[in-house]
Amino acid sequence: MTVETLSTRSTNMSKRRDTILREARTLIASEGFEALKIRDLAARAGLTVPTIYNLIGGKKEILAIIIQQLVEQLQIIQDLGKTENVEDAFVMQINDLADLFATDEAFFRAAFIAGDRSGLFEQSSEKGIFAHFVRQPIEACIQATQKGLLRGQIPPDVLGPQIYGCYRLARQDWANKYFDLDGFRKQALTGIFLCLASDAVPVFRKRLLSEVLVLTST
Amino acid sequence: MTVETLSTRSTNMSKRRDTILREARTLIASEGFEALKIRDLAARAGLTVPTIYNLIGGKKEILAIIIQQLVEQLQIIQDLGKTENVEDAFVMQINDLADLFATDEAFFRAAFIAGDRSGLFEQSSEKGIFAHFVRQPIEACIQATQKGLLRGQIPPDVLGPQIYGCYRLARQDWANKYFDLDGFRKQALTGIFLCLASDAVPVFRKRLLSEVLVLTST
DNA sequence: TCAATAATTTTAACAACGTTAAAATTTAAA
DNA sequence: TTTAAATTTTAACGTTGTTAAAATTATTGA
Repeated sequence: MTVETLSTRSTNMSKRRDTILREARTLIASEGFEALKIRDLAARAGLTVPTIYNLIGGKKEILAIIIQQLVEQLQIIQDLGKTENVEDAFVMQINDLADLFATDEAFFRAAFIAGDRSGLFEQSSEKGIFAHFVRQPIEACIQATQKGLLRGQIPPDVLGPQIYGCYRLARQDWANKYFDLDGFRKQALTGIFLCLASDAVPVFRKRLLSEVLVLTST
Repeated sequence: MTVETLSTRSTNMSKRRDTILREARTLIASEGFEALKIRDLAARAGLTVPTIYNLIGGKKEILAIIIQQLVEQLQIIQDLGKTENVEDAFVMQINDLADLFATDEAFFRAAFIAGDRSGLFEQSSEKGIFAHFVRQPIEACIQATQKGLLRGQIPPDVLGPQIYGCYRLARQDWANKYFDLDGFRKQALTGIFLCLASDAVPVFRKRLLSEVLVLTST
């Protein structure tokens, strides 16, 4: 009665692969990064340990795939919202990230820690994840200068990474459970706005500072 | 013939305790944080495994002591140099830290990662390490405002943690091997100067920006 | 349709890890 | 010097990641 007639061996394998990865995510989310034990994972997925090694690989490989999926989700958000207003662009970006993290907070926490721990976010390579994501704040600075919001006295490739750093620090502090997702939002945006203020023309700076005061007063 | 006549039991124990901690530091420094294996440690210290458990405790206890020693070293630096010039105070502070880290780079890297990993630097408690160290940049902001360097439009308890965050991010990126100690210096100071620039009076801001350009051009 | 072959899963085990009970040893006190 | 206390060691337990080899399954050819 089951509709398994067209389940060839390879489709079964890929189904199982998905099951393994899904259960791995659940396990990491529920009990943290260290709780990913291959035997537990096998039991949850209804398989034996060597099957996991055959279908995916060891712990390193499983983590690599999960982190890769994380990066893909981040890239979707990055290419999402573009607004003419500079502050709004950053606010939307941070809010989108917070919303994504909220869908499975424990998992994203663990995944970011694992990513940092495995040196995935290194900054030296030109084609790395860091190099990819730092491009956007640099672009935003260039555009803000063209629009007369920034004075342009600080090179975009100095200010951009600094802004990206504000986001990264807030994300890490959140991942380390130093504060919650709302704290992440406020911390990231406060940092970004202060960075922008350092090179903002007076009227833009005034707007930024009032937003900072709103963020930090509540 | 050995001069062990006055070596009572307790002095022997504390000698051994020191040996264990010293070897633990060496082990962590030479092969990283994960390489601290109790059996290796016992072999290097010329002891057996349960002796370590008796004298100090398990892995958790050993790490706790090592991290506590780290914090003490940091506190010594913090209470070191006080200058009237605000930038110089920060520059000296960061340089002192870089010099300290340079004495045993691998060890300090590992210790900071271990500290973050064990939630030692949490930000909620009033008496925690974070609360202690964030006080200094807040004080510096207050003094800079009194001296007419900062406009005071951004509250010190907003700007101060932001400055401390610049140092923390640079430290973490260095600990994660994203750049070397000179990169740490430049990254930390660039961030701190930009933070200050967001609230600086024009003449001070000009000075800060020129220093940022020097830092980022080389 | 059914044997042969290739791929997959499982049984069973290995080595390394942190940890600890209990025996053996050493030191201090009477 | 004998006795009691503290310390060290022997030996083991339970978990971990990982893997070789056996058993099973699915696909392919006649």
